[in-house]
Order: sequence, then C-alpha cells, then structure tokens
Amino acid sequence: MSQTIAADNFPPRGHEAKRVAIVDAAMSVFCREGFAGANIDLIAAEAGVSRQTVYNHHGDKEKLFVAVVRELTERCNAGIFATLATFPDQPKDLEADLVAYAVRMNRNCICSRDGKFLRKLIQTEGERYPELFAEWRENGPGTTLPALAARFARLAFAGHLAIDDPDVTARQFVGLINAELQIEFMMGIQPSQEEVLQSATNGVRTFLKAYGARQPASRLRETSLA
Amino acid sequence: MSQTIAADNFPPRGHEAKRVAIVDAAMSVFCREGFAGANIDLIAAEAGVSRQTVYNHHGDKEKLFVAVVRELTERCNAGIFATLATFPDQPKDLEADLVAYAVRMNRNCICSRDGKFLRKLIQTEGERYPELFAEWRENGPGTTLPALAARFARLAFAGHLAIDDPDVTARQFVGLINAELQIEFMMGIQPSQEEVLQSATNGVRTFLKAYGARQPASRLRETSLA
DNA sequence: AGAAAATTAGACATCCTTGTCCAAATTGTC
DNA sequence: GACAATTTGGACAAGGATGTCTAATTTTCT
Repeated sequence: MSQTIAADNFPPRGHEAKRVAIVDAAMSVFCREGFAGANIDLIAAEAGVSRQTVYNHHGDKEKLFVAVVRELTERCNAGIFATLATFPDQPKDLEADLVAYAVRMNRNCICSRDGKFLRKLIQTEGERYPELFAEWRENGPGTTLPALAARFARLAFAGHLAIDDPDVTARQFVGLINAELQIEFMMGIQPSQEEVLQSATNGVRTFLKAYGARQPASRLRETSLA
Repeated sequence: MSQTIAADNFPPRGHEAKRVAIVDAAMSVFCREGFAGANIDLIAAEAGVSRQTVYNHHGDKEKLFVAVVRELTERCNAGIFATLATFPDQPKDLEADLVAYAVRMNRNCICSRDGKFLRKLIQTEGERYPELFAEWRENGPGTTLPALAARFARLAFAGHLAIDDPDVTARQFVGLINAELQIEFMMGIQPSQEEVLQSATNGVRTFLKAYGARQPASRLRETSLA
C-alpha cells in the first residue's frame, strides 16, 4: 500500500549501505579496542557517519556490539561452508589435495579479516556474553567440525584413510595445519601466505603419516571384492 | 646505615604482601575486563586495599599493567621450565610417559590460572603493547619450543622416534595435545581434568602413529652395533 | 518539484574514571 | 612507649564517554 513491491525490507532502503558501513567500522574498532575501549565517536568517524546516525540505526553500544557479532558469525560460517564444499572427496593426489584444502580453509575462514575479527571478539568478550557466543559455538565449530568429520569418514570409507574416530580426526587435522600459526593467532597477527602454506604442508604430511591408508588405497574397495 | 642488613630490598619490607595482593587482583580484573574496562577502584577492593595504596605502589594504571604482565610471564616461564625438566628422556612406556608429560604441561602451564591469564592478556592487549609481548614471545615460546624440540631430538637419537625437523615436531606435538581444547582456550574456559587427559591421550596416540619408531626402539642403538 | 525520511552538527546533562591531595588512623620497629 | 612509615577514606579537579535533543540540511522517492 505504501511502497511498490518492497525491494528488500519494508522501512528504509538503499542507505542500508550506511548500516553496513557502521557495522564494519564497529567491527574494526571493537576488535582493536575491546568493548569498553571502543569509542562511538570513533566508530562513527571511521564509518563516515555522524554519531547520531549510529544511534539511529542501532540504539545502543551493546546492541551495536551484538549486531557486529551476529554479522561476523554469519559471514564466517558462510565462508566455512563454502570452503567445506571444496573438500577433496575424490582425491587424485591426497597429500596435495589436502594441503590445498587446508590452505583454502585458513586463507578464507581463519586468517581472513572476518575470521581474525571474530576470533578476537570471542577471545576478548567471550566470557562476558556467554549466550551470544554460545550461538556461535553451536553454529560455528559445533556444526562445521562434524561436517568436516563426515568428509574424513567418507575418505576413510573409500579407503584413503585409516581412522578410528572421525571427530577426533577432524579436530586433530585442524590442530595440525594450524600448529605453526598459534602464536600469530594469539597475537592477532595475520600470518603470511608462506607461513600458512608451510604450516599446512607440514601438518598434512604428519596427518597422513598417522592416518594415511597403508595400501595405495585408490581402489581398495575393489581389491576387497576380488 | 639506615637499616640493619637489608632483608630483601632497601625501602619497605613485610607489606610486600600488599604489592603482591595488588598485582594478583589486577591480574584478575585486567583479564576479566580488559585494560580499558579495568577499574582501579575494583582492583583496590579486590586486593583489600585502598585506592591510594595502589597508586603508592605502582604509580599508574599502565605501569600496573606492565607489572602484571611481567609477573605473569615470569611465573609461566618458570612453570614451563620446571615441567620441561620432567620430560621423559628415558621412557619406559613411551605413550604413557608422553601422555603424562602432556597432561603436566597443560595442567601446570597452559590451563593453570596464570597460564589462562597470560594467554588472555596477550590475546586482548598484545597488539597494543608489542614491545611488552615481544619480550614474552622471546622468553616464552621462543625459548621453550626449541627446548622441547631438543628433547624430541634426543628421543629420536635414542631411537624412540623417527622425526625430520625437531622444531616442527615440537609445534605439532603441542598442537595435537591441545587439539580438543581450542574452543575452551578461545573462550577463556578452564578445561576439566578429563578433557585435558582425553585431548592429551588422543593427541599422543596420533603423534606416535606419525612419529613412532617402527622398531621396538627400546634398544635400537645396541642393535645397530650388533 | 515537493513531500517524507534520514542525516548532520552541535549543545547538553549525566555519569564514570583517573589521578592528586590531605588529615587522620594504623601499623611496625627500636 | 615513641617515632617513622604506610595506609586509609574521602574530597576533589579534570577529562572523557554515553546517550538525548533539536533545528537545519541533505537525500530519496513519487
């Protein structure tokens, strides 16, 4: 009755761009300064917006913070699942394929700007907002790790791996490919491409020493039939 | 000339206890609230001391923060080296000994109160005080990881392990035994004893699948002589 | 062009925090 | 018991931040 066909949402429209700009700026500032240290004036300035506009869009510093976390969680989960879709289910060269996958995972999800921000926010404010991050925990690692575990189970079923517990395997895979990046993660530093590749290569190599099938494995299922 | 023989330092004495109480309280508050969110009044109250006393001992919020980090770094490094001294250089049962060592490492150094606090402080304020944490990085992982690597090299030399690069091995060992505690670490939660043991057990098992010497290894050196 | 909605800049009240000062009380030492 | 050092509580100034309000301006849609 009031508007044409409703492009996206009912009340405002195009200047949704400002909303995003505010959330983006808030991300950056909250992560740099922490919740208490973050300054709304600074966020407004960094978003290229007046302070009042920040209050118009999100009513409150705390509400703004929640919006930031939700947005980050969404983006990161989307990235993780997109990357998970590229898991090598039918590997040609298992080691090379897993390394490439590990690098994608790290680059797109963990070392990305969003990944770094989400990690930092969880680290700094996780204890203060348990319900908020419980949501992340459920939709994040609680969903993606089992999904990764399922991929490993499939590889094992196809005879490429010899594993016991797929969930343990998935967690150890992540632990191994990130083994050399722990300090950077703690300090909030973005590892270089070389570091990511190096850590992934070493990690996958060790992973396969532990879990690689002893047979060439490419057609183990047929062999068992013969 | 002024005092007897000087028990420890020249100016004050016994009420050094208050200094420690203040630093302890400051640790707790800084970690809970972050630097910006930490409140000197709260620190004073938690230390059972008046605010003025806090300012008498350490002149400044920032100086107090530095004192906290130094103290934490010292304590944690002491703990790590003490634990490193218990590394199983002549293992009877390699798997059991490594698991026990991993559990000690985690319990005493990483999941301890001090370890948790230091980790949190590095995570939250590491970017803001690079020089302060550069010191930690050097004396912490920069010193302890090579020391751990040396122990693994020794195990390999004695025929208990088959490894290529001891430094990589050491980092992967740490990554594996902590693989299942990552989320707890990020959230600042203290893992339970069972979780620590579980993660260590699974981690060591995988570690040995990858790096365990193929021979029984207990007397490989003699064998090679024969 | 004209109307409605959103944005802006600035002033403003309020609250909180840091850090200082000081006089009185407490503590510890000889 | 007396003296020196330390601690205490409270008052205090200065600064900074949040969140509100308002009038003017800009943007957007029809």
